[in-house]
Amino acid sequence: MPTESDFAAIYAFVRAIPAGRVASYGDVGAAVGVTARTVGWAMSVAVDDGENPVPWHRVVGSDGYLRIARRSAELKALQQSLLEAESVIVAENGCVPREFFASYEA
DNA sequence: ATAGTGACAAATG
DNA sequence: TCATTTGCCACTA
Repeated sequence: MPTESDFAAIYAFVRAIPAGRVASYGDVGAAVGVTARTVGWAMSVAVDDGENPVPWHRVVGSDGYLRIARRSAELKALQQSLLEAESVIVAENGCVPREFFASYEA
């Protein structure tokens, strides 16, 4: 089961995602040794540290869809704004093209 | 303790 | 193509 180390790994990995790129929950999970659901959970509890904020907006579903959308339309708009601020294109249907995925993509 | 749920994903039907 | 099922890990009622 995921421990603090896993969380640290998840956050470290997400922070390592270069601006203008995104990664999927599954990819992040596979990279740090946890499941996709755990990554989603980690993101849900992640908060801005001030010094080392976790760019959770760079984490999307395996298909590039902003899964956050089904939970909160406002959060979806926020994520989209943050992504677009990094030159990441978010389609009107809420999907990010594969070309924006980091190399460890599916 | 059991059941339901969630910012997931891949496999089926 | 859409809907359902299963695996996954942790949380909440």
